[in-house]
Amino acid sequence: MLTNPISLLWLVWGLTIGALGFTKAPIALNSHETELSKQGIISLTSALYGTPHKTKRKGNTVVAVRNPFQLSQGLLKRKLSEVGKRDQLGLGLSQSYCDKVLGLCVASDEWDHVLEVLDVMKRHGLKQERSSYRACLQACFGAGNGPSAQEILSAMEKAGMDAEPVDIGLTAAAMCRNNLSENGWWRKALTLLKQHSHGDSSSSITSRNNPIPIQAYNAVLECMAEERQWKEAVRFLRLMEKGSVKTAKKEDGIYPTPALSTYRAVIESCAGSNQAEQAIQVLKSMKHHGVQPNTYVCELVISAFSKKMQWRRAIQILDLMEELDVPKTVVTYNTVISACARSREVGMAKNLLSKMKKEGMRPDEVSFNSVIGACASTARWKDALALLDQCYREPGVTPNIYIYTNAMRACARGGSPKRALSLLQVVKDKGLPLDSYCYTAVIDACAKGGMWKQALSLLDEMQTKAIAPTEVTYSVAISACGNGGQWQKALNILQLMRQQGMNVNLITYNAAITALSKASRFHAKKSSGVKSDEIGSEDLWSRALLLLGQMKKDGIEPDGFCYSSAISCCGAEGRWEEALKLIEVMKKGGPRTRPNKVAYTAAICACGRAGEADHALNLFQSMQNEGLSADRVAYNALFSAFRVAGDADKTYELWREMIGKPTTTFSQPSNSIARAKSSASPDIITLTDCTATLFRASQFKKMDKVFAEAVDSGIILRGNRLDSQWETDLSGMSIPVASAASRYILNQIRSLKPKDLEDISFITGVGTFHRKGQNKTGSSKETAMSLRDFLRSMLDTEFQLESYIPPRAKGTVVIKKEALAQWIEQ
DNA sequence: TTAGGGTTAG
Repeated sequence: MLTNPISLLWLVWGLTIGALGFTKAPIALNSHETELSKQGIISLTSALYGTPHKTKRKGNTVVAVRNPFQLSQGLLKRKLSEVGKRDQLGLGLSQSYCDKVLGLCVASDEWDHVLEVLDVMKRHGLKQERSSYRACLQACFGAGNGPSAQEILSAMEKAGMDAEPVDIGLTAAAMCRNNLSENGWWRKALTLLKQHSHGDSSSSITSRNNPIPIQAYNAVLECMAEERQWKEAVRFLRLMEKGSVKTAKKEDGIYPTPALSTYRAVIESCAGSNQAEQAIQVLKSMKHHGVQPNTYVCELVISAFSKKMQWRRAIQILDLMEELDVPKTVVTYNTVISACARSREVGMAKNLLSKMKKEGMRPDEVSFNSVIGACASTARWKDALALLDQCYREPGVTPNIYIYTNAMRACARGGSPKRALSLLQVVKDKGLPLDSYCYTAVIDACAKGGMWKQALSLLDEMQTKAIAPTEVTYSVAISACGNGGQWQKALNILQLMRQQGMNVNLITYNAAITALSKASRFHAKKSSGVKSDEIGSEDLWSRALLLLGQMKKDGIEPDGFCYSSAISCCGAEGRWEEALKLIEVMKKGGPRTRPNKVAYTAAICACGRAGEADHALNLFQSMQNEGLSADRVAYNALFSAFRVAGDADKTYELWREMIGKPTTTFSQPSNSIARAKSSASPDIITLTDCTATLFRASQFKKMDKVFAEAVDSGIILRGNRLDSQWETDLSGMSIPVASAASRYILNQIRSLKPKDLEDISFITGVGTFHRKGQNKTGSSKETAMSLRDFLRSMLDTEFQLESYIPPRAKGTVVIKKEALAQWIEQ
């Protein structure tokens, strides 16, 4: 190219121009200023010379924000050199070309270059025409440079040139683009539009036939949607609707007719602000203003209802679409299915699957995934797997990783870790892309199924496959360790997360603290009967406290779950004082932290176990003083505390308080009645602890009274099927209750014919028959009887009881006759 | 424009 003499010439001139500093504003500004000010351009140079405007405030610091519309510097340079070249060569320059370059300079805030181009234009006899301003505004819009557009508009006015509706529109739209980097710009654009729409600007030449283009209004409405200003959006839409009709009065202003996109923006802002009802209002009003709604705006309304868990309303939109003659698509149905799925309406979601088929639409992977996801959240793994099976048969549907992951989640929640694992194998066999989501689902399945080793090996497997575990993955892995009693491993994972610079959030901390509390409970059980200093103390309570401290350092306020778990940790290890302290800390916290019934009860347990019945009682009372009525569990915790302390008097009083009889220690007899009837009726555990304490204090009369009153207060013992070997626990407290509960059963059994026995098999297990250390309760209505009578009847019927257990119940009740007899003689 | 996650205390 350089062989071309013109090119050579250009090279020389270009260098000369460069040397003169064409890019660095060498032109004497002053000489231009007077001339430029006449042309109305000078205000731009002085106002905007070097002032940055695309900044955002973040706290106290101003951060520069990248403008997504920013023009490329290369383009500007090329255009500028083209102008320079033609100028130097004496070639002609058209007005439109110069306008364009001028626009680029203005839009890039290259004010030096503006002056240069103007200078060139002047030499070529070109002026700033309306087209120059228009080009500048267009370029500003393209570059998202609202401030410069604003300046150009006012320069236009200063130059005595009326801004046309298009110019106003371009300026407003350019200003709205600035909204991306700095919120609130739309307000300025709105003001500008309103000014000109209502004709309060003298320079405005908007008319009913020539309004400001609708796109400018849409731009403002879109900004409102982005900033969730739904009220403003609806208000402005109504203003537009009023001012756009032919019959509009002068004070209504001049507005363009709202378009589909206008309504879309308003519906979007309502939907985004969770204003589903408003969105439907706007949707319904469209036809009145001659705009036919499309599928998408209807889907927006559906998703708004979906977010609000209003699945019925979402379905109603389907009918409305029919009414409004809006075509439905697979996506429409998927949106509604997803609404039902979110609300856990599995049945309805399934119905919609078949409904869409009837209407000639084929469900796709998204449709199936939503329904399977709903099955997962409701732990319906059988349904999930049936749907997965359906996917295989469905034409055009191939189960993808989403679908498999949700199926695994369903298995996890349905307590079927093995099925989840085999699904993972299927995913591997099919060569689908494994990711953190599906691993998390399977690890979660292992966690819930008590398979901590498997969970950890899956975590390793992820590493070998270079799939990075997320905080959620680690969180379920911590739970897996916690459920398996592996508190140390749980804490190791927590540490690993920190080493990796990961976020440790409330849920993760909760899982870790829960791991500690589970381990401490396990530990306490194992060493029950052994004094705590005789066994190697694990100090789990102090680790729980450390974690609470760490949370605060991380700026996370522990919630009730964290604290209650920590308190339970303290309680299991005899640290009742620490438990009390934690309650005090909770009181100082926020609404999610302040102690609730559970926390108080955990603390009552902690004190109770340590024999600190007075503190337990104090907690019980201060809980109620704070407006938290004691429920059955709280009562039972206090009964247990009194049992440990051997306080038969307080036990009996508490009993009377609970069933609504007047007491001396416990106040509010009138309230207590209501309370006893509603939330705090005694159950078999209450009865067990209460009578055991009385029994040990040899207060047999009170004991019989309690039994009688238990019947009066309508204790119903809920039932469990007898499904394996049961054995009566004759030690300690269980016997008195076994007596009362079982008498009814024994009578039943005696009076029954063999064919009826299967029906009563479910009531033969009674809470006091212990199975593998777990308490199971039986179902029967109590009848009061004397303890002695009961025990005798038990001795008498021992053999019968054993032989009458129906085969289906697969169990026998073994009553140790010698132990019973020994106990009666006491 | 429609689809995927976790903790849960007495």
